[in-house]
Amino acid sequence: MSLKNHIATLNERLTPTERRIAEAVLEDESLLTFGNVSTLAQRVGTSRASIVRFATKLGYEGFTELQQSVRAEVSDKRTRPSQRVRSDEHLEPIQSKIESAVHSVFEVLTHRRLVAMASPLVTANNVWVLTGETSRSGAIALTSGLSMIRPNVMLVDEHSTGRDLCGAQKGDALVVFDFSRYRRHSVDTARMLAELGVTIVAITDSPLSPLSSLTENRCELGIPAVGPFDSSVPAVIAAELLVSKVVQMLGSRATARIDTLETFWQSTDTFL
Amino acid sequence: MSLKNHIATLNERLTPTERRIAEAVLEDESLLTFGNVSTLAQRVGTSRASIVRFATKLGYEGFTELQQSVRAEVSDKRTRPSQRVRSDEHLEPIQSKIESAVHSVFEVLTHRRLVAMASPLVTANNVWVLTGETSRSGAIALTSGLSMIRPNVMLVDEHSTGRDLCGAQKGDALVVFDFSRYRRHSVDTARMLAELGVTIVAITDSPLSPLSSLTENRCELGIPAVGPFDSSVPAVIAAELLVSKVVQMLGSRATARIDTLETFWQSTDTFL
DNA sequence: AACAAGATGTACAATATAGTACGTATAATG
DNA sequence: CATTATACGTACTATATTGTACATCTTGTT
Repeated sequence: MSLKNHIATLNERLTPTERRIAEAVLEDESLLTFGNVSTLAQRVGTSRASIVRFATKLGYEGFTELQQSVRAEVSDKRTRPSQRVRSDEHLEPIQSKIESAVHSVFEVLTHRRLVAMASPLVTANNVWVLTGETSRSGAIALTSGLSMIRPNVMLVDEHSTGRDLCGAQKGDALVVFDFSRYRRHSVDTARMLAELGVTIVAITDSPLSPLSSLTENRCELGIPAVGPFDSSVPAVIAAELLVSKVVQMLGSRATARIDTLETFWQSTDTFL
Repeated sequence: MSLKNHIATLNERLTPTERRIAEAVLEDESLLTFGNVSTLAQRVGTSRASIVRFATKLGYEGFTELQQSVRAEVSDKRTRPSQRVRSDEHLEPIQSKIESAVHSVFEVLTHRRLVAMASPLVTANNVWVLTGETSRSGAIALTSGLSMIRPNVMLVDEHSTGRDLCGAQKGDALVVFDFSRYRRHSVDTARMLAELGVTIVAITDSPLSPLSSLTENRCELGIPAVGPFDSSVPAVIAAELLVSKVVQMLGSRATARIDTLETFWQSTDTFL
């Protein structure tokens, strides 16, 4: 039975101070979840003993039990939408895993964060995109999108990193994708470029990723498993959101380039 | 500064147990918000002292201050969702478009259809993957996934189609991605291979697509727009589902190949 | 192999917190 | 007006929790 129900049941049998306590906790449940007897008493303007009596009157053993009950309630609410997927990972069907991962991408990529990650891609002279084999889809989506709205976007291949990157310098930006089992090569390369003064933008899956210590301009995505492999869907969505934010920030410069590209397609008769 | 940032900043300077602590609290933040030193220590399987040291290493006075900081963070999230939505105005329509597109992919790709599309990829001698520039992410996801579970998977580049495809013959399969503005080149190539007796698998966006007439083994996905461009998310999901179905159908042949690949990675020390 | 530095656990001290007993005030009732 | 019951606060006790000092173990280095 929930807290609200307990309070509703007693209702008129509550004493004046108990009623004030009830009002306070209903208005701000963090008084119960995070607070303690003392803080709640102070907030309501009563003694600690009254708080304890309130808890017992609701049917709990004491304040502690009341607190645990409320915490359990809110934990339930918080973990249901996205995170609960992690706990019974293997039983969960692919569909809901992907759908909740998609949802959580949008929770992670707030406007603020997206701007932080997109800004370097607007101002950089060159944009380098680095990825391992397994997260290539996201990198392709980003490279492909960015190329259509600004010049000097280069996808760096693992086997030709040296040749590709030897021109990188301060004023450039590097977007690096890397997940879960972090590629030695990607991490080392990113670290080296960071030392050269290249701005790093990292798309990874955890603050514990070795990439996370390199830059503030990063995001951590939840990556679901599809069969034996990790899904690249979150990375692709992140890439597309990033592109759309860069378009927005570039404004007419981006649209002009798109128009040019369009003319090119027209004249080469690319489409049916 | 948020907890994640603190952890990211330290990152490699964390000791093994501290890393385990970090993983635990990142996975379930209620360990911090509701828990105490003892419960967290028990959960991680370490001593209480290590928890306290972890807190101080992150820059807090002690565990208590760390806990208060995290509590403040989540209170912020809980009380401010309305404000956040407002600043994300630009993202909201994109979010719902993508989410409903994702949902519809699963409606389109029923078990039956997935099997129809996967079967040729199980039996084919060679699998060719063909795509235009704009839908490349899906093709990459498919190629990358398929390569790990079966031999002879080749991504065909537009500029080297002739060279790449000259070995194609009856008994092979071609997966072709093409959306909305259909690429003359992709369509022509697919048509030619179909005449050679290659089985076509088409991932497209409409029954009216010129590819649809070539094969029964196809699906039509709803493609949302993200900014000025079409999203590749549905294509990537389709690719991943296809791969997971092929894995299932190949059975031990797929897993054996994955194991081999794993050994290779181990011995080349690819990952950290 | 010896040593030093760091990491980790144990034990203890200090503090914070909850619960309870008791006393006082207030309101209701005969 | 006296008495009783209820409400409430204060003070105390028991417990829980944190933080720290110290000992042990591990790891890397000369």
